[in-house]
Amino acid sequence: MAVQARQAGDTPGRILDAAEALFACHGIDGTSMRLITSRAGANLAAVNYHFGGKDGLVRAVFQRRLTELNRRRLAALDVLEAQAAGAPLRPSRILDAYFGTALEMAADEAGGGRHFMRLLGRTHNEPNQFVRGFVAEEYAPCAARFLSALCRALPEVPRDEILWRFHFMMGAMSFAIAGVDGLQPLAGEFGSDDTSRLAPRLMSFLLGGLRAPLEAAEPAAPPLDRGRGSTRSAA
Amino acid sequence: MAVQARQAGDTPGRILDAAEALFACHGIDGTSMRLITSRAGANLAAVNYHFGGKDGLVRAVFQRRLTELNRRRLAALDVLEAQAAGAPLRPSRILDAYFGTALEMAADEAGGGRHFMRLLGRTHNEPNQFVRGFVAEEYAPCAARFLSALCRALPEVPRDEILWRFHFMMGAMSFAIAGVDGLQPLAGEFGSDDTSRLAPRLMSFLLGGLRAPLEAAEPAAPPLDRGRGSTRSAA
DNA sequence: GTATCATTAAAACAAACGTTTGAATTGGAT
DNA sequence: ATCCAATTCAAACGTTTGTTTTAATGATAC
Repeated sequence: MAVQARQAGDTPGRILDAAEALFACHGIDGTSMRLITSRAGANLAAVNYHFGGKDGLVRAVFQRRLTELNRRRLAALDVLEAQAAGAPLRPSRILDAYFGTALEMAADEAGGGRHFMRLLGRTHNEPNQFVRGFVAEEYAPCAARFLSALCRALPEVPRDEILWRFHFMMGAMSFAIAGVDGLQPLAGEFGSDDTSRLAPRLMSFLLGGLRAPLEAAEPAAPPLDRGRGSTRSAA
Repeated sequence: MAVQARQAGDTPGRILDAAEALFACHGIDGTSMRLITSRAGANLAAVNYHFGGKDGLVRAVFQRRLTELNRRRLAALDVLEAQAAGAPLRPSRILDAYFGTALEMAADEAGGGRHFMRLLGRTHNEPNQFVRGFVAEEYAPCAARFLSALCRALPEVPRDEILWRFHFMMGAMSFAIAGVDGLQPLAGEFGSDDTSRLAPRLMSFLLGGLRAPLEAAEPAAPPLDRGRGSTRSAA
């Protein structure tokens, strides 16, 4: 379907595009190589010839975009740190460099970024062990730098807490990108400007969560009053 | 493995338990019926006999816990509304009734709730169409009531915004439950009290996100200054 | 034109999948 | 003891899976 006039000669590229879109729709395990190659207009054996097998194809699908995504994120962080000239960064800027860059790639409809980001969002809970393995491997250095930046920006927040909140934020972003599809059952009505306002919506939510007041360290939780944190009145 | 002394005669129950755990680990598509039945100590044909096929088994795995989860959520909301006697509810209480109940079920290691909640978290991005179908169906009435409660509790926030933030919060919870497994690549070191402090960590994050200041409605976004919302200084 | 290389094509492979079959086996009620 | 229904079992069913094989095609250099 959404094959954007790729060179008729570039079989590996067409296979990558088709696999990316189909993985995002039906999952990795749920996508057969016959479906991929037929969608790509290639022969079944082409996957094994160019990528060495399905595993190799999966790896290639992820690496193609993930390397670029994390490169852009680190580049954005570099710019911020250069501008700050040693001063601690504003949390909102850090979040924007990390999550904003991802949303930007997800909004790139033509380049297939939307398909990929939706696939990537599923990956953190991904059952496939070897996928989680090399995705985490690719993520680690980038995430580590952003974690350090956040710790420097929020020195009064314990590192463990920032780590968890970073994890929570990735979850929110994952659902944000999966987006409309997961929401429609709840509310059939939806404006037309969903995607255009998604980024500011998410960013303010993330920032609010990141800077939420800390819970009291170690309460002996009363069994019937589970969540009593942050007892200020509404909004 | 984690079969908790279930009656040797209760074949359907043993199959449900085994399927739940295996679906959570390897995904639905990635789990064969032969693996399920062998783990459950049952014959291969037992799944088709008791559940009519793999689809029926999947449906039964979800319904067993999902009905109970949403029943508890609505019961908690009923209690809150009875206590409030007409007054608008506190957002923190609403979130606790919804997400706290889920975390409670996820913490029930013995009952298999942990396996199920991890499986459920993946379901919102689930590729399998018919799974998403009946899960959304089961979710709809419960989510609708909580959405109304949140709208009443936060009258100054547009309904669309609450809907999105509710969605973001579900993402954060999903990752929170998937939890440690997804985090370990980032930071090998982790305290032993992960699960015990998970709930307060998540709840304060969610509340912070839910009540984050609203973005300016419709700015002509400056291309190089993507996220400038909530410019207060850190924490 | 011919040789040489990378690529594509059609066909077949064994293995694993969900499902079905028909015969044992069980547990109660009569 | 006997019958009946419910359940379990081993075996096989036809598909679909990822992969491999062998031949045909295409372009480039000699």
